[in-house]
Amino acid sequence: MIDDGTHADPGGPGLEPDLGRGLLALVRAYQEHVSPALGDLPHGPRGYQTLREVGYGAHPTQVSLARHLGVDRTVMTYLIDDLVEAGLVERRANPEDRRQRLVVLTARGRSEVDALCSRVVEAEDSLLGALTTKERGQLRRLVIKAAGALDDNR
Amino acid sequence: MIDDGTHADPGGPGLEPDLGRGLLALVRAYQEHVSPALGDLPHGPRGYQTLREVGYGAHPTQVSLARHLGVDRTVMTYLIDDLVEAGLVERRANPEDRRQRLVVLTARGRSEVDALCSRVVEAEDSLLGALTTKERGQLRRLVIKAAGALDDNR
DNA sequence: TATTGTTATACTCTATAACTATA
DNA sequence: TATAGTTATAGAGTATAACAATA
Repeated sequence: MIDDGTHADPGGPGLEPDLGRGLLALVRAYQEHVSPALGDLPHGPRGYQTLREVGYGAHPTQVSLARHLGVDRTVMTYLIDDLVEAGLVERRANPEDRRQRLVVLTARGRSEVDALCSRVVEAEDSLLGALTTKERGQLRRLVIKAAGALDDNR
Repeated sequence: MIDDGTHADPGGPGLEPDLGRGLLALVRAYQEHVSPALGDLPHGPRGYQTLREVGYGAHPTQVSLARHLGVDRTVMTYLIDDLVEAGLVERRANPEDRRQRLVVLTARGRSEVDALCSRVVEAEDSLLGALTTKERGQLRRLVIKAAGALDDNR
C-alpha cells in the first residue's frame, strides 16, 4: 500500500532541516579537503589530531589520548605505532607509573604539526567557502563549544 | 631526538582550535544520541535520512538518493532493500525510463518518518545541550548552509 | 582487583569491479 | 557508449576479547 503524498511538503522542504545529514556531509567533505593538505601523514586527520594533542594538550598517555579523540585504546596503539615509524613521536616510559607510555613529539614532529596547522586551517576555510568570514568564526566557535561539553561526559 | 617542548602552549591551548576533531566528535555523539530514538529503523540515521528524502525530497531514484546522501549507489541498494523489507518504502518502475526505480513511501513509511522527526529533533537538542536555544538555531543554520553548498559541487 | 598497553579477531560501513537491462 | 541497478568482493576504521605487566 502506497501513500499518495498529498500531505507532503507542507509549505516547502517539509519537516525540519536535517542537522544529521548536514553534519555527516561536512565530515565527509572535511576528509576530502583536508587529507590532501596532510600529505603522507599516517592516518590523515586522525594522525593530525593526535599530533596536536601530543604536542599541545594535557593528555600524554595512550589511554587519555584515545579518550580525547573518542576512540578505543586499541586504536591508539596502531596510531602511535605508525607515528613512531614516521619519526614524528616517541614512546617514553613513565617512571611514576610503569604501565603507562608517555607519548612525546620529536623535534621533527613538532615542526611538522606546526607547519601542517596553517595548511589545515586553509583547507578548512575552503571547505566553508559558502560562509562569510564571520559565519566561519561562529561555526568554529559553536562546534568547539558543543563538542567540548561532550568530552566532559566521559 | 626529542623536542623539549619549551615553545609549546604560546598562551593557552596552542594552535587554532581543531574544527575537525569537533566535527568528528559531534557526529559520533549524534549517532549515540539519535540512534536510540530511531528504535529498530534499519540503518539508523542513514535510514532516517533516506526516508526523509524519499518522502519530501525531489530525488526519487536510487542514484539521486545516493548522491544526496553522499554515498555510492551500491550502498543505496542495500539501504532500500532493508527499508522495503521493513515495509516503509516500495520500488516502482518508472515508465519513462525503465532502468530506474522510483522509490516511494508506503503509508506506514510516511507516518513513521513524521513520528520519528520530532523525536530526532528532541535528541538533537539534547546533543546540543551545552548551547543556548539561540546558538542551537545558529549552528543548525550554519551547518545546513555550509553542507548545502557542498551538494552543488557534485 | 583494576588499569595500561598489545595482539588477534570480528564487525560495520563504504567503495570497486563485473554484470544485466535499458537508453 | 553511457546510465541504473544488482551482486560479489575488498578495504578502512573501529570495537571486543584475551593476555602480560604493573598498580
